[in-house]
Amino acid sequence: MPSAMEVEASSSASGSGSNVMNYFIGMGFPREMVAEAIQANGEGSIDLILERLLTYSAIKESPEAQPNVDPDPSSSSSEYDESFLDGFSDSDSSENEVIAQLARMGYSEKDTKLALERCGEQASMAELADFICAAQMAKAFEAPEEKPRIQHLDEHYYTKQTKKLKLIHGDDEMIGLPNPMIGFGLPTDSVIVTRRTLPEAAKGPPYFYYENVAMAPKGVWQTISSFLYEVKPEFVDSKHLCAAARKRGYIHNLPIHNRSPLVPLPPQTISEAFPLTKRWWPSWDTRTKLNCLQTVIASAKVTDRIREAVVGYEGEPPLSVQKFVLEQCRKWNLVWVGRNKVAPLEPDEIEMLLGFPRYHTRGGGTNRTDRYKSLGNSFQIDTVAYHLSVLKYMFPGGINVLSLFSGIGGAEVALHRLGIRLKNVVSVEKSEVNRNLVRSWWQETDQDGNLIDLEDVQDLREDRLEQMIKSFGGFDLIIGGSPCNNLAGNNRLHRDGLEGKESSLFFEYWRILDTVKRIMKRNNGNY
DNA sequence: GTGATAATGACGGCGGGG
DNA sequence: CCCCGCCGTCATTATCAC
Repeated sequence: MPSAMEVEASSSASGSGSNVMNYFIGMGFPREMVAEAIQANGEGSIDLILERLLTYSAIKESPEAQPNVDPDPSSSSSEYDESFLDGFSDSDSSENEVIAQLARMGYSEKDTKLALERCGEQASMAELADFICAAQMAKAFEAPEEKPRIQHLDEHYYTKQTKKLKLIHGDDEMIGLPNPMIGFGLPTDSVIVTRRTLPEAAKGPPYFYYENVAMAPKGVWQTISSFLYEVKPEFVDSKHLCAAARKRGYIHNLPIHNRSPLVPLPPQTISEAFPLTKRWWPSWDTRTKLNCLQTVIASAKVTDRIREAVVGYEGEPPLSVQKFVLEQCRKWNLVWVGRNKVAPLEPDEIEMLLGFPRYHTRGGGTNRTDRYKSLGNSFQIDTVAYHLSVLKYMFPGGINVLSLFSGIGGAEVALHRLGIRLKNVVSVEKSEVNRNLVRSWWQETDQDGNLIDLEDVQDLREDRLEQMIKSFGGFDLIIGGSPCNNLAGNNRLHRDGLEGKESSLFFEYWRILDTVKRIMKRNNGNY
């Protein structure tokens, strides 16, 4: 099943003009400029092309602006740190000037006025342009005269999808897992859910986003859902967005229309992620995706046993040997790195698969064991960012975030990679090493906001929350994944469910969320 | 003390067959 | 409808090397 974007990109890759090219020309960009941008970025990266075109347009119209805009896409895409548009903020322009300038960039007065209405008078040119582009992209995909691309559905599709599993135990409240595990839909799907009705008590402010393992013991997700205002979890396996599986449930009250993925898309297969393994990969190992990245890796004994099992065969080993090797490779996420040689992934490689900057967890007081553990407990950035992407257009000026169980800062990294400005981030994390990692990242990425890190969620009482809310003007997002170790299937000894020693901290997430909701409702937006 | 190493199953979803 | 085999799982802990 081809994705909307793949169809878009591949349907007429040759000839005088591709669909991608016609699409952008239709938006008013000069043909030569579009051709150059596509050549530089490839047809697959719609957003990158758009960014580049906007950069060109802005430079052309205001040549005095921004000598530090980097015209080299290779360096920009590898850093994914700063938006091309960050420099173009002239908030003191009058409305007419804004309309005129955006008109020169090809935007209609109507679209600009709508953007001003939604983003506010003080919004920068970059924010306005961003908003209009998002609207145009959405409109283009919705336009009926275009060949059918994204089919918009409501949540009944979702519940229907899971209903077949509901009756297994005769329990009507049973929460089933969708198959395939794609939540409300993926960036590459042509059929996605764009409408749902949230329970009244679940609606923001603030927005909240809660994460935990999908395969929790029975009843756990029902309990979590009942505390989080009866919002149904969105189950997503990250294997649909990157090269590694990660089955997780996400309960959130975010809008689900106009989501957009991080670009460039990460490697989608093992061989794309690790090209050097292709040479040694046996044809009978048919894996294309890795299993879940966990907190520990295989011992050297395991890889040696596999070497002993396959060494000495000229052609393919017997089926019984293949079965044993494949079983171990799947269990321990091993890759082929030489003749008869398999190996577990390096921490750097896991950082990449999860969407973190290289060396994000390296140094600063960590060791190898720490890195594997922290990474194994983290978000998959592309997956979470896809869900959070709707915040970009709702909060052009940035957001205040309360990040609970922050770990190595997956939430912060996801928001930053989306280009969302982080105004105030209160980050609560037990591990001092992890707090230091997030602090280092914060400084490395030249954040202009304010990072406050705390140690224990249990110390975050109402008075403290009230004080921070008064100071910041409220939280826009409360995000976090509480400890899963008492829920995870890998735990031999203490898989005790939500009441487990660590996993019961879920109730702290709920307490803090509920307290913030109450305070913000009481203050009613006045601070 | 610190960091690396290696051994330690149960549980539930899924699919195929009766 | 049930049964059964297959598959995968954000882990814990004792022990070792230094």
